[in-house]
Amino acid sequence: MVKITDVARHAGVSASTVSYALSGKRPISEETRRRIEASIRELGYRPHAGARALASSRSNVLALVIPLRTGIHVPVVMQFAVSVVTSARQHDHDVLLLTQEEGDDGLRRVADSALVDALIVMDVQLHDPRLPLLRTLDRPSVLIGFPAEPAGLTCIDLDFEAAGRACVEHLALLGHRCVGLVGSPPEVYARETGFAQRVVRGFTATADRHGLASSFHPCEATPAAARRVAEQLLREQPALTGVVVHNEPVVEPLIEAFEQLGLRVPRDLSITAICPDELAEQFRIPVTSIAIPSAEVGSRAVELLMKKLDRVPVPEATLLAPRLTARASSAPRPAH
Amino acid sequence: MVKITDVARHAGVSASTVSYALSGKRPISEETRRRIEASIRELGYRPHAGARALASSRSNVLALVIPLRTGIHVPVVMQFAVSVVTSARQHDHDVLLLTQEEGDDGLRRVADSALVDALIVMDVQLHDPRLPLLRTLDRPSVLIGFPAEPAGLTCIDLDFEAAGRACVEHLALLGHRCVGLVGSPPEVYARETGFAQRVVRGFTATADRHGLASSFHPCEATPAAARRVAEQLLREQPALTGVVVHNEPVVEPLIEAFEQLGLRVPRDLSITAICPDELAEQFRIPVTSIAIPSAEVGSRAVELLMKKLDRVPVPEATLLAPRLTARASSAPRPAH
DNA sequence: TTCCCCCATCGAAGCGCTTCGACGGTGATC
DNA sequence: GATCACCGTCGAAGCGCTTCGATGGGGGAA
Repeated sequence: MVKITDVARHAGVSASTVSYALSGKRPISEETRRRIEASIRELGYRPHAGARALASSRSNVLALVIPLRTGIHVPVVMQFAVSVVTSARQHDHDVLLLTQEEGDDGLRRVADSALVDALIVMDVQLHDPRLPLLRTLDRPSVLIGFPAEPAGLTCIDLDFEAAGRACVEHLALLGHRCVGLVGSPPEVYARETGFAQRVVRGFTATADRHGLASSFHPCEATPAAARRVAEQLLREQPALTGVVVHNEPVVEPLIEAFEQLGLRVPRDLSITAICPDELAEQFRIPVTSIAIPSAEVGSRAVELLMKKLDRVPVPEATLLAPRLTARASSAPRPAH
Repeated sequence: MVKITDVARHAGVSASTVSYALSGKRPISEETRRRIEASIRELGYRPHAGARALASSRSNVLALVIPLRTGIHVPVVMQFAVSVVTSARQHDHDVLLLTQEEGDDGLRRVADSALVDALIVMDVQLHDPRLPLLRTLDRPSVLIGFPAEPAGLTCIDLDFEAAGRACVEHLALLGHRCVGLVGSPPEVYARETGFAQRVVRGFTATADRHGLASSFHPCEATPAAARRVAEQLLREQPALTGVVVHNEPVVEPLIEAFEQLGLRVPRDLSITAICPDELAEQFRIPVTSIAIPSAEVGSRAVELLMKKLDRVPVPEATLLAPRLTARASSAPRPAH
């Protein structure tokens, strides 16, 4: 293994000079820097991560806690993770993957052992049991999603309430008067996952405000469940002409089901989804949707964390504004 | 921060004794060990990861390189990652997440900086550009998937060739004489991903051996593509009664398409898939399938790596035998 | 010319842990 | 009763890096 003293000797300087050249924490003359850089390249030097962490009390590693819960859409989680890794690398950090298996202990372990400098926690619940721990931990953290009581924490997410609102407003603008929301699987609401409930709130409040008839149905992530919900919706609201879907795997089956029940999309029925853009585009009928900006959430989360590590104050709440893209699945209300 | 000397003082022993009590590398009397453990708990001591890595030249971190390629089924990758993390924790290791963005440099960086002790590389291609690097790296690695030339590397995967074989044999046993393979998206074959090609080989060879008429069609992961392939299959092979699908998102649309073309599953047409069990079970018609044992591949990969770290010799190739579960989608060939 | 200051660099200390060799005490062996 | 071996513990060195204070030399101001 080639170490910093080897580089120093090769470049004819002291080890500390090499260190300063690398970190930029003290000025180094142009010429010396160039010599050092040449030596580093020539010898293939890489600073020893452990030694560096020990001496600087910075590991340059972030923890990413990913959810294993059922009912969440895995590709979105993955996109998000990838975006975190990419952004972290741009800030010269690596990412340690943590699952919930260990529970609080896992977080405490990596934080207390100085394995990581900071944490990103995904899939936060309204009354998340990890919150007290995160508040007391001496390492900064950023939550993806909002708990019921976010004070003292840094949170970021798509503004799901605004997303629910935007869907309804889109439909209202098209003249629809009777709308339904097909939601995530029941267990997602049962465990009080903030984002799912916020969509419901935004949806319902906005429908009320516009004087629309509305209803809400959780839905398992299977085609069979989609069919059942479709039938139920039409039974309960025969005048239904607009549907909002917040459940990725169910969008296509739902459209199928409605068409088999004799409704054409978008002629008789308009569909709006909250789902990743790539997905919305590749359905048989491209679906009007609010994107889930996983990549942006990921990189923003990392940036927040970097600021916190630099002791730069950051806002406690960051809500990303929803962006609705109109596609083929929504149209003006049919003149009955 | 509480350090090992604090624990030592509190327990009335020397720091090295605490270290040995923790690592078990030298015998410590029962009573001393108990006192030390009590002190550790009382003080809330956690060894500093960096210091430990520096002194022991072991970071207890594994790198997991995940693919970002298109056409792969994300939930499988995720399951696999989770299984790696879980198994790694059972061996007292953590997992660092790496994407391909950095290419070889990323691997070299984490290996040379001693950030990780070993690497797990997913989604290996037949002529993977990373292979030379992995061979020269002084850290052990395990590949998920087999390159064309696996000598000198440790590889593990489901035996996809046997999986293709097993599907055909299942259909042959049921009396089918004309079978088709609906494969992964074309780009997967274009980049010479080993596992996809192996399925084709197993499928084709076995069909030939049994004297079955057979054909193979790559297929994009969209319902529309599924429909096109279904029509094409029936056009080319009007006598078709058995289909093998190696493309998760397309299974359900394909069944829909066949039924719309007037074929009932399994009465007129038997379907066999290579996909995760949970998926196979939740289709409208539960599908006979060969499971993708992501969890087992993950934990076995970690175990191989641990052995290599302990300098225990391991086999170069580990092929997991396929396990076929018969479900409602396959039945004896209809008496025409 | 003299003094001062600042820039670039050096040397040493120390980060918290592991590990090696050493050592005292106990029990078994003759 | 002396010897030996071994068990349990200690002290010190060292892992590779960062960082702090110190230092020398060059340039500008007076």
